[in-house]
Amino acid sequence: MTAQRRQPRSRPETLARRRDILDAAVEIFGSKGFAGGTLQEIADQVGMTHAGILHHFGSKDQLLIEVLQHRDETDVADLEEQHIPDGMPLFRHLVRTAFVNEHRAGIVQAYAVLSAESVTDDHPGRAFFEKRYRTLRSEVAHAFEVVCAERGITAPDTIADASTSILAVMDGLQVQWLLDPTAVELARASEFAIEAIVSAVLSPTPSPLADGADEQAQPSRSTV
Amino acid sequence: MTAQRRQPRSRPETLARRRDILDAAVEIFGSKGFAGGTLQEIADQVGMTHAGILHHFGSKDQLLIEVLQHRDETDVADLEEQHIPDGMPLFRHLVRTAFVNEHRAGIVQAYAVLSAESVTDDHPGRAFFEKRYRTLRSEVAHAFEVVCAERGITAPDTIADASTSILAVMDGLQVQWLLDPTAVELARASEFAIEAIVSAVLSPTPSPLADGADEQAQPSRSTV
DNA sequence: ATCAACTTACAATCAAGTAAGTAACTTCGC
DNA sequence: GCGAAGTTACTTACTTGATTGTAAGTTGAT
Repeated sequence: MTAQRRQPRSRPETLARRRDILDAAVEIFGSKGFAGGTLQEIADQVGMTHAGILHHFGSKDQLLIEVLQHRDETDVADLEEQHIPDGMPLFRHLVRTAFVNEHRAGIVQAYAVLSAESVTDDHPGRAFFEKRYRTLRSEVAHAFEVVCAERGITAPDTIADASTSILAVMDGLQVQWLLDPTAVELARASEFAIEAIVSAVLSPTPSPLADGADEQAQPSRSTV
Repeated sequence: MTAQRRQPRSRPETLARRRDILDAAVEIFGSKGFAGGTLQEIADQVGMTHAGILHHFGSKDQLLIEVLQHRDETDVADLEEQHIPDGMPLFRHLVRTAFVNEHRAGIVQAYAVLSAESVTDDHPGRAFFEKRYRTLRSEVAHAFEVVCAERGITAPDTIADASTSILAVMDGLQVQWLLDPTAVELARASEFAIEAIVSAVLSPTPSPLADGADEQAQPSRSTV
């Protein structure tokens, strides 16, 4: 463990170099995964040796952590400018994000690959993604609370399920889209699903699955 | 031209051994990913050397392919017994699958990790997952067509989006659930989301996002 | 005796990380 | 403002260890 007290990262060239490395790492980890990508490949892309990368980041694990933090910071800075929208605008923001993402396959792939990989044993990105989803879920849940309050609706379980589900569809659609972009309309499907889920929270309908035993009789049913 | 050379795969012990290896491989690839898991680890779990595994499967890539095929076959055999349900029962079947999955974290993790990893360059599982999603999407779409036909609804785009979305939520929920099982109610959320999407197809409502002028009018300098 | 199912032994890479050196740039005493 | 001293940003070279795959030999069953 290296002593962390250093003078603040001063040189602007150095910071630029670090950013180059982080960008290259996003690309490599995105296209090969964390376990599959190598420091050599990242180094090649920025024109240095793999030891040079370790000079800047100390280890491959640390590099991944900083990649994730960096991307998160720049995304938040770019898209949300200081404050996150809330209530209905938050949902519109998510839909807009899906449209933007349709033109950013590289970053989408990095998140898709790394988030799923992070559930593996001792993955260095795990803590990041756990926290990320926790934060996102509560932001979406808060938006739901706002719009529900406006309409006098109270349904904590529904809000919790709807919040996770919205994030889940967006992620799941990305994977299918990456596998076959011609078969999946990422943005349109995201919009459809988000609207469906928001509608289900705001104007709950009787479960379409609950009624009439069709040809297949089933033992017991669980209703909401 | 059926090359039925003498006992292609006959010995029962050998088949059992191959199954053991496949089971061990699911566990290792599920917990470490394909790139991160090693033949050595799989070999240890079945009590042989890594060369023994290569004797049976030829290469690591081939092992993965057979793992995926094998799991798919046994899943289909177990759960669907000869014929896939259709129409509304298909959606009920998907919800039931989510409930079952809540008790099969190992297999859920294997699919979640490997499907996302398969979008990486030259991944040996890519063809499998492309085909799998294509098949699943068209099965779900067909179920939608059946229930829509019963009700005189026609909406091809909506059906396409809804079909991908249903598979997407299920997958996305699994990732979040694997990351934090205490924060996500996998089965309940899956049921909620599937019902929401089915409802949206059967009784489309005006988009809750479309109208403007909520309390939070956002500044017009929005970046698109 | 033959063949399948292994094992041991080895080949060939390849990866992450370390150590030590070097050139350029900063800092600072004066 | 200038040279020494230190620091930074690397490189080269190496260590350590792992990993897939191959080849050849061994054993037990048919």
